[in-house]
Amino acid sequence: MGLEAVAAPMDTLAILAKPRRRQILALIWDQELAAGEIAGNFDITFGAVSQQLKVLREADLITVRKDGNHRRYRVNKQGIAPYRAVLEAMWTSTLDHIAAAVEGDET
Amino acid sequence: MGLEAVAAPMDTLAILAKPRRRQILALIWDQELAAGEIAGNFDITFGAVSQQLKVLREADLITVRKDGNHRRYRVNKQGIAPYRAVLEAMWTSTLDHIAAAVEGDET
DNA sequence: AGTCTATTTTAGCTTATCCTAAATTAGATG
DNA sequence: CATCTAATTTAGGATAAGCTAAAATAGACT
Repeated sequence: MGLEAVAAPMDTLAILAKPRRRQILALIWDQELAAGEIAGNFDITFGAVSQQLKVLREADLITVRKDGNHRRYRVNKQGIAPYRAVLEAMWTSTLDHIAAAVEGDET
Repeated sequence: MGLEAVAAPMDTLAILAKPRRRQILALIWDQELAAGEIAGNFDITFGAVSQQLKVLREADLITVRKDGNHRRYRVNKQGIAPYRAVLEAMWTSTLDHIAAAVEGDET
Protein backbone atom coordinates (compact mmCIF):
# COMPACT_ATOMS: atom_id res chain seq x y z
CA MET A 1 0.00 0.00 0.00
CA GLY A 2 1.54 3.30 -1.09
CA LEU A 3 1.30 6.64 0.59
CA GLU A 4 -1.19 7.82 -2.02
CA ALA A 5 -3.65 5.06 -1.22
CA VAL A 6 -3.60 6.20 2.36
CA ALA A 7 -4.33 9.73 1.35
CA ALA A 8 -7.52 10.29 -0.59
CA PRO A 9 -10.15 7.57 -0.89
CA MET A 10 -12.94 9.83 -2.16
CA ASP A 11 -12.76 12.01 0.98
CA THR A 12 -16.06 11.88 2.69
CA LEU A 13 -14.18 13.05 5.74
CA ALA A 14 -13.45 16.40 4.11
CA ILE A 15 -17.14 16.79 3.46
CA LEU A 16 -18.09 16.06 7.05
CA ALA A 17 -15.33 18.36 8.26
CA LYS A 18 -17.37 21.44 7.42
CA PRO A 19 -19.63 22.69 10.23
CA ARG A 20 -22.36 23.89 7.90
CA ARG A 21 -22.75 20.47 6.35
CA ARG A 22 -22.90 18.81 9.75
CA GLN A 23 -25.58 21.28 10.76
CA ILE A 24 -27.58 20.31 7.70
CA LEU A 25 -27.15 16.64 8.50
CA ALA A 26 -28.31 17.24 12.05
CA LEU A 27 -31.47 18.89 10.77
CA ILE A 28 -32.48 16.04 8.51
CA TRP A 29 -31.13 13.24 10.65
CA ASP A 30 -34.50 11.83 11.55
CA GLN A 31 -36.92 13.99 9.64
CA GLU A 32 -37.44 14.67 5.99
CA LEU A 33 -37.24 18.35 5.07
CA ALA A 34 -37.62 20.28 1.83
CA ALA A 35 -34.66 22.30 0.61
CA GLY A 36 -36.41 25.53 1.50
CA GLU A 37 -37.18 24.34 5.01
CA ILE A 38 -33.54 23.47 5.54
CA ALA A 39 -32.43 26.84 4.18
CA GLY A 40 -34.83 28.56 6.56
CA ASN A 41 -32.72 27.40 9.48
CA PHE A 42 -29.63 29.28 8.35
CA ASP A 43 -28.55 32.86 7.80
CA ILE A 44 -27.13 32.12 4.38
CA THR A 45 -28.91 32.19 1.04
CA PHE A 46 -31.08 29.44 -0.35
CA GLY A 47 -28.54 29.02 -3.13
CA ALA A 48 -25.70 28.44 -0.72
CA VAL A 49 -27.67 25.74 1.08
CA SER A 50 -28.55 24.14 -2.22
CA GLN A 51 -24.87 23.96 -3.07
CA GLN A 52 -24.10 22.16 0.15
CA LEU A 53 -27.00 19.79 -0.42
CA LYS A 54 -25.48 18.95 -3.77
CA VAL A 55 -22.17 18.07 -2.15
CA LEU A 56 -23.87 15.86 0.42
CA ARG A 57 -26.01 14.27 -2.28
CA GLU A 58 -23.07 13.41 -4.51
CA ALA A 59 -21.25 11.90 -1.53
CA ASP A 60 -24.29 9.69 -0.98
CA LEU A 61 -24.75 11.04 2.52
CA ILE A 62 -28.32 12.20 1.92
CA THR A 63 -31.19 11.22 -0.34
CA VAL A 64 -33.72 13.32 -2.27
CA ARG A 65 -37.32 12.61 -3.07
CA LYS A 66 -39.19 14.67 -5.62
CA ASP A 67 -42.58 15.75 -4.33
CA GLY A 68 -44.25 18.11 -6.73
CA ASN A 69 -42.40 21.36 -6.58
CA HIS A 70 -40.39 20.26 -3.59
CA ARG A 71 -37.20 18.30 -3.13
CA ARG A 72 -37.41 16.50 0.18
CA TYR A 73 -34.13 15.57 1.78
CA ARG A 74 -33.13 13.18 4.48
CA VAL A 75 -29.93 11.60 5.79
CA ASN A 76 -28.89 8.38 4.07
CA LYS A 77 -28.24 6.25 7.14
CA GLN A 78 -26.63 3.64 4.96
CA GLY A 79 -24.04 5.92 3.42
CA ILE A 80 -23.28 7.76 6.61
CA ALA A 81 -22.89 4.61 8.71
CA PRO A 82 -19.07 4.41 8.70
CA TYR A 83 -18.88 7.99 9.95
CA ARG A 84 -21.59 7.82 12.49
CA ALA A 85 -19.23 7.07 15.38
CA VAL A 86 -17.22 10.22 14.73
CA LEU A 87 -20.26 12.40 14.42
CA GLU A 88 -21.50 10.95 17.67
CA ALA A 89 -18.15 11.70 19.29
CA MET A 90 -18.47 15.30 18.12
CA TRP A 91 -22.08 15.75 19.04
CA THR A 92 -21.65 14.24 22.51
CA SER A 93 -24.41 11.62 22.17
CA THR A 94 -27.91 10.57 21.17
CA LEU A 95 -27.49 11.60 17.60
CA ASP A 96 -30.89 10.31 16.68
CA HIS A 97 -32.57 13.09 18.61
CA ILE A 98 -30.45 16.04 17.71
CA ALA A 99 -32.80 17.32 15.06
CA ALA A 100 -35.60 17.37 17.60
CA ALA A 101 -33.40 19.16 20.13
CA VAL A 102 -32.44 21.73 17.53
CA GLU A 103 -36.06 22.58 17.01
CA GLY A 104 -36.57 22.84 20.74
CA ASP A 105 -39.32 20.25 20.96
CA GLU A 106 -38.38 17.44 23.31
CA THR A 107 -40.16 14.16 22.84
CA MET B 1 -28.72 21.94 22.22
CA GLY B 2 -28.46 24.73 19.64
CA LEU B 3 -27.27 24.55 16.08
CA GLU B 4 -23.98 26.16 17.08
CA ALA B 5 -23.15 23.44 19.57
CA VAL B 6 -23.59 20.91 16.80
CA ALA B 7 -21.26 22.82 14.55
CA ALA B 8 -17.76 23.36 15.85
CA PRO B 9 -16.46 21.52 18.90
CA MET B 10 -12.77 22.34 18.32
CA ASP B 11 -12.81 20.59 14.93
CA THR B 12 -10.40 17.74 15.05
CA LEU B 13 -12.31 16.40 12.10
CA ALA B 14 -11.15 19.28 9.92
CA ILE B 15 -7.59 18.44 10.84
CA LEU B 16 -7.97 14.80 9.91
CA ALA B 17 -9.73 15.77 6.69
CA LYS B 18 -6.46 16.75 5.05
CA PRO B 19 -4.66 13.94 3.19
CA ARG B 20 -1.20 15.19 4.03
CA ARG B 21 -1.89 15.05 7.75
CA ARG B 22 -3.30 11.56 7.49
CA GLN B 23 -0.18 10.51 5.62
CA ILE B 24 1.94 11.85 8.44
CA LEU B 25 -0.19 10.02 10.99
CA ALA B 26 0.19 6.81 9.02
CA LEU B 27 3.96 7.15 9.07
CA ILE B 28 4.22 7.57 12.81
CA TRP B 29 1.34 5.32 13.76
CA ASP B 30 3.47 2.65 15.32
CA GLN B 31 6.95 4.01 15.10
CA GLU B 32 8.62 7.08 16.46
CA LEU B 33 10.22 9.29 13.82
CA ALA B 34 12.16 12.55 13.91
CA ALA B 35 10.71 15.53 12.09
CA GLY B 36 13.36 15.25 9.41
CA GLU B 37 12.67 11.58 8.85
CA ILE B 38 9.00 12.33 8.40
CA ALA B 39 9.76 15.15 5.98
CA GLY B 40 12.00 12.79 4.01
CA ASN B 41 8.94 10.83 2.98
CA PHE B 42 7.33 13.74 1.19
CA ASP B 43 8.01 15.97 -1.77
CA ILE B 44 7.28 19.12 0.17
CA THR B 45 9.71 21.20 2.22
CA PHE B 46 10.80 20.44 5.73
CA GLY B 47 9.13 23.66 6.82
CA ALA B 48 5.79 22.62 5.39
CA VAL B 49 5.93 19.31 7.24
CA SER B 50 6.87 21.10 10.42
CA GLN B 51 3.79 23.28 10.07
CA GLN B 52 1.56 20.25 9.77
CA LEU B 53 3.26 18.64 12.76
CA LYS B 54 2.43 21.73 14.72
CA VAL B 55 -1.24 21.47 13.81
CA LEU B 56 -1.32 17.81 14.80
CA ARG B 57 0.56 18.56 18.00
CA GLU B 58 -1.81 21.33 19.09
CA ALA B 59 -4.76 19.06 18.41
CA ASP B 60 -3.17 16.52 20.73
CA LEU B 61 -3.11 13.92 17.97
CA ILE B 62 0.65 13.36 18.23
CA THR B 63 3.32 13.68 20.90
CA VAL B 64 6.89 15.00 20.75
CA ARG B 65 9.94 13.88 22.64
CA LYS B 66 13.09 15.99 22.66
CA ASP B 67 16.17 13.89 21.97
CA GLY B 68 19.21 16.09 21.62
CA ASN B 69 18.90 17.95 18.39
CA HIS B 70 15.94 15.89 17.30
CA ARG B 71 12.21 16.10 17.91
CA ARG B 72 10.81 12.60 17.82
CA TYR B 73 7.16 12.29 16.96
CA ARG B 74 4.60 9.58 17.37
CA VAL B 75 0.83 9.26 17.22
CA ASN B 76 -0.98 9.93 20.47
CA LYS B 77 -3.23 6.87 20.57
CA GLN B 78 -5.16 8.40 23.42
CA GLY B 79 -6.09 11.61 21.61
CA ILE B 80 -6.79 9.92 18.32
CA ALA B 81 -8.97 7.18 19.79
CA PRO B 82 -12.38 8.70 18.99
CA TYR B 83 -11.38 9.03 15.34
CA ARG B 84 -9.67 5.72 14.94
CA ALA B 85 -12.74 3.98 13.55
CA VAL B 86 -13.07 6.48 10.70
CA LEU B 87 -9.41 6.35 9.84
CA GLU B 88 -9.67 2.59 9.78
CA ALA B 89 -12.69 2.83 7.50
CA MET B 90 -10.69 5.03 5.16
CA TRP B 91 -7.52 2.99 5.22
CA THR B 92 -9.36 -0.29 4.67
CA SER B 93 -7.97 -2.12 7.72
CA THR B 94 -5.18 -3.05 10.14
CA LEU B 95 -4.26 0.51 10.84
CA ASP B 96 -1.56 -0.53 13.25
CA HIS B 97 0.59 -1.80 10.41
CA ILE B 98 0.08 0.83 7.78
CA ALA B 99 3.31 2.61 8.56
CA ALA B 100 5.22 -0.60 7.92
CA ALA B 101 3.37 -1.20 4.66
CA VAL B 102 4.13 2.34 3.54
CA GLU B 103 7.81 1.69 3.91
CA GLY B 104 7.50 -1.43 1.83
CA ASP B 105 8.67 -3.86 4.48
CA GLU B 106 5.98 -6.39 5.23
CA THR B 107 6.14 -8.08 8.59
C1' DA C 1 -48.81 29.91 -23.10
C1' DG C 2 -48.03 32.63 -18.88
C1' DT C 3 -47.12 32.96 -14.09
C1' DC C 4 -45.97 31.69 -9.50
C1' DT C 5 -43.28 28.94 -6.27
C1' DA C 6 -39.34 25.87 -5.34
C1' DT C 7 -34.87 24.77 -6.39
C1' DT C 8 -30.59 24.56 -8.87
C1' DT C 9 -26.81 26.53 -11.28
C1' DT C 10 -23.38 30.01 -12.70
C1' DA C 11 -20.13 33.87 -12.13
C1' DG C 12 -17.46 36.27 -9.19
C1' DC C 13 -15.69 37.81 -4.55
C1' DT C 14 -13.49 36.77 -0.28
C1' DT C 15 -11.40 34.12 3.13
C1' DA C 16 -8.84 30.18 4.54
C1' DT C 17 -5.01 27.22 4.00
C1' DC C 18 -1.16 24.61 2.03
C1' DC C 19 2.93 25.49 0.21
C1' DT C 20 7.84 27.78 -0.79
C1' DA C 21 11.69 30.42 0.55
C1' DA C 22 14.12 32.70 3.86
C1' DA C 23 14.97 33.96 8.64
C1' DT C 24 15.21 32.32 13.29
C1' DT C 25 15.73 29.34 17.32
C1' DA C 26 17.76 25.15 19.74
C1' DG C 27 21.13 21.96 20.77
C1' DA C 28 25.65 19.54 19.89
C1' DT C 29 30.39 19.77 19.03
C1' DG C 30 34.99 21.65 17.79
C1' DC D 1 32.43 31.48 20.83
C1' DA D 2 31.84 29.66 16.12
C1' DT D 3 29.70 26.50 13.47
C1' DC D 4 27.08 22.72 12.02
C1' DT D 5 22.75 20.14 12.01
C1' DA D 6 17.74 19.86 13.25
C1' DA D 7 13.67 22.05 13.51
C1' DT D 8 10.46 25.94 13.86
C1' DT D 9 8.62 30.23 12.46
C1' DT D 10 7.43 34.07 9.40
C1' DA D 11 6.05 36.41 5.10
C1' DG D 12 4.11 35.92 0.89
C1' DG D 13 2.01 33.48 -3.18
C1' DA D 14 -1.38 30.27 -5.25
C1' DT D 15 -5.33 27.40 -4.95
C1' DA D 16 -9.59 25.84 -2.89
C1' DA D 17 -14.05 26.58 -1.04
C1' DG D 18 -18.12 28.95 0.97
C1' DC D 19 -20.86 32.69 0.14
C1' DT D 20 -23.85 36.30 -2.53
C1' DA D 21 -26.47 37.75 -6.32
C1' DA D 22 -28.48 36.81 -10.39
C1' DA D 23 -29.87 33.74 -14.06
C1' DA D 24 -31.76 29.36 -15.34
C1' DT D 25 -34.57 25.18 -14.68
C1' DA D 26 -38.69 22.38 -12.93
C1' DG D 27 -43.24 21.65 -11.74
C1' DA D 28 -48.09 23.28 -10.48
C1' DC D 29 -51.93 26.01 -11.57
C1' DT D 30 -54.91 29.26 -14.33
